Amino acid sequence: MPREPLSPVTVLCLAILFNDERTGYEIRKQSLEGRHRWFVDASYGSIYPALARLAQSGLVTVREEVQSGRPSRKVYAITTEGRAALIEELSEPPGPDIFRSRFLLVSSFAPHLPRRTVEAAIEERKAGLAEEIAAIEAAVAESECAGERDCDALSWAAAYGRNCLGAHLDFLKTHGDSLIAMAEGGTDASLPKAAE
Amino acid sequence: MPREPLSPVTVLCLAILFNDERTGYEIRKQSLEGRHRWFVDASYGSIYPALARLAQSGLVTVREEVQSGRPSRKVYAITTEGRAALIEELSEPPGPDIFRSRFLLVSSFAPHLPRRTVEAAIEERKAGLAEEIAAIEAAVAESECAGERDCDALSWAAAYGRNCLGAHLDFLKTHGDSLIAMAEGGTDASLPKAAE
DNA sequence: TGATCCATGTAAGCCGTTACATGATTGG
DNA sequence: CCAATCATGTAACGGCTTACATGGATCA
Repeated sequence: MPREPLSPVTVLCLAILFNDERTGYEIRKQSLEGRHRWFVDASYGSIYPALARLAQSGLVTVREEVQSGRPSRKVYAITTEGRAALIEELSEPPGPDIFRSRFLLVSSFAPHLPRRTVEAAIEERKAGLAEEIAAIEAAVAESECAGERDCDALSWAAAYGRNCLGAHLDFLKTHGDSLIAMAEGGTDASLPKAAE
Repeated sequence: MPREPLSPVTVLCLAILFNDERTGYEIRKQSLEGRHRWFVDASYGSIYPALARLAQSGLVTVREEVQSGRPSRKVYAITTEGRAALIEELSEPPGPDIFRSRFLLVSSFAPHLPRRTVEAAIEERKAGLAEEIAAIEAAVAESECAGERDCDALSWAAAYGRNCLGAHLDFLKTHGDSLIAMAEGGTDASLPKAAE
């Protein structure tokens, strides 16, 4: 029988567990950094239940490690069926990537917004992009792979991310000023020192 | 008193109504095409209630047009307060753009996936990107703006989109093959004609 | 001493989608 | 004649976030 489709968070858990065993806490952390940021960023409220469901359906196993002092941790490990389920799931057509940009909405309203607002939005965006690119570099530097092929694939995905984020950043660096010029307040370069 | 933050769909409605009056049906359509695709794509189930709430809070007005044959349409128009609320909302820091890519997850698992799957994913992605870029061109060509500034801002946002999507597409065109080479099945260019 | 890290989990709620219900008109 | 377009809306459901509950250890 064909497996029913897995929820995004479930897929994330299996993907992270594919190479190493992890606790829910660790999965959450890893979902924010490195290569998994591009998928979903999940919170505890979705990860823990997902892990419990996975364990019940036999796609992962649990081992409870009692620790002195610290709360005991539940270490999850993927099973053969889990690996199969993930591969099966990833073999489905991935569907379109999703890009949601409030910044782009703001930018198209630049003529109706104060200059300061537009400037701030662009600066924030530039800073965010630079940070994300740095995070990719860092993730690549410290990533450990199971095999050479895996490592290559990881590098590929990282290069993809770097490339595309770089394009965003370049555009802002090159054309940011022209958007600011469209903002309320006009083309003039000097700020009229408006009171707050 | 400070206005409570508006939900994304609400912002979308106000943004679309900013220049023209529209029905819920038309708003839905416009949310899919042109410049609003980058924000949210909302379904009737969220648009109609949002519009009703907006009307109740006085940010838009409704006018019911009874039509012969067709069901009567409710035409919404933004009010001065609505405009102010939108501007106020857009003046808040926009927060980070969101990029969610299942494709990137698939790509990082390329060594564990059949060659065909990886090829198909890349082709699908390329086709999707080309389509989106074409949609931007089309939207720019037929867009009507209230003023010159508005038109410039719209063009700016379109150029941003074109630029970034173009970067994705270029990367796939240039490096797609190297990912395929990492897939299960090896580096060899000829397919061994495996049975389905 | 107070924040942060480790570590798990639940409950309520939000925001949105999908599917349903209805129905005339126009175009292929 | 069938599909798509126009046109509005509701109800159920889903999936994820936020906030809550708990608590020792470590670091500044």
